[in-house]
Amino acid sequence: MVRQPSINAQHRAPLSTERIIEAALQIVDGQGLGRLTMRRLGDALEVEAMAIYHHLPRGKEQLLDGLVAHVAAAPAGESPPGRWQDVLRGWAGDYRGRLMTHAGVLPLVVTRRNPAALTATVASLREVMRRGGIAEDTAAVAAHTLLGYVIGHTALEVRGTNEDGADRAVNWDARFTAGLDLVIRGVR
Amino acid sequence: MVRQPSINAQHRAPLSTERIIEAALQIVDGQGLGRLTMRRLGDALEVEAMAIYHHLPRGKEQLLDGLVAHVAAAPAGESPPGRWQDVLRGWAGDYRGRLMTHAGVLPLVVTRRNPAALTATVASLREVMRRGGIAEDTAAVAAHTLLGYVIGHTALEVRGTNEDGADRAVNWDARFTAGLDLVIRGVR
DNA sequence: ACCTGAACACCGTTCAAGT
DNA sequence: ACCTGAACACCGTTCAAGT
Repeated sequence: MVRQPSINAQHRAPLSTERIIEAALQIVDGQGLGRLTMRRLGDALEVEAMAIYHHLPRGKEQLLDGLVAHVAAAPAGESPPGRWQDVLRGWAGDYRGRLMTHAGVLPLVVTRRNPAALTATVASLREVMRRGGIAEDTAAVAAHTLLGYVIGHTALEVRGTNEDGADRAVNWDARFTAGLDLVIRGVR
Repeated sequence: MVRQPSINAQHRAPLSTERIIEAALQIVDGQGLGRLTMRRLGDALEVEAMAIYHHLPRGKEQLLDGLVAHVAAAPAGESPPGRWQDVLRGWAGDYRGRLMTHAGVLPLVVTRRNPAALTATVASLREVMRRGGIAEDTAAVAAHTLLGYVIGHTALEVRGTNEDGADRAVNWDARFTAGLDLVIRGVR
């Protein structure tokens, strides 16, 4: 009689860093960051929590770093066509979308130290402007300003910060676009 | 013989919400948000952790809300003199300073839902611009843009997001001021 | 190499009890 | 009214053991 792999091994894919990060993101998106625990993550992967440590030796720290890398790394395209203003507008819209759909990860973007994702994003934004003929110093300032704006404004949006009276609702799409125009208009 | 209050009652002030928030802020500033636990907070206050629940019935949730309220509520002054541009510049510098000195609270500002502190701050910024003769709609957009920028840029600064090459250090003071000018310049 | 099971030192919070 | 002590249901992580 031929040896059979265990029941588990049959009906599930082998564990991998990618599958772990994806499952974690699903928990965060669906239930919130506070409910992401190693034990629950193990359950979702049909594995004991301790098995995760074999793929992420630095444990939960490494898991959270992985979530940030997965969500916050969105360079402004290699060389999309169009005026630099339009390229930046396109990037900002995409980036805001990512942060919104994975809103639970936002606090991590703000918490983790020096994530490579943010460094790469800033560099990418500067490059877009450099190619657009913007002076080096201006581009450096504008890159941080723009990324800061997108992250900060999205944070306000996620929190649902109302207008003062709380009586009228905010049109966040329009608000974001108008603020984005304000920032791009100020680049010089 | 006169009854003496207990040793503890003699050498410590009675517990109060203010004292609790202050002690918590000290732990966060000194050791980081991750080390703020009810038990450690109790130790710092020379009290059992459970005593805190008498003053904050909603427990740790209420404690964290209190920290955000304490750090993020900085209205742009009742009616400081000067051009609206200068008033906003002054507010932004103060606000950035608060967020930097209590950097551990930043993730909470981004996490807690609809904190009254942020709503009040936005309203205050709009009022400054309204008094400066800025149109209502423009002021509404600019208020969210400015607050978003200050929060987001400070988050980048706290994380120490480097320049792409990582070879040259960023002058964050200059960077922040230049970005602030960019935003204010775009208000119209 | 990859995963499990038991164990350790912590958490937040409840509840009854003390003063 | 204000605080304590014990207890409960969780955490992240280690470590030896299994296959």
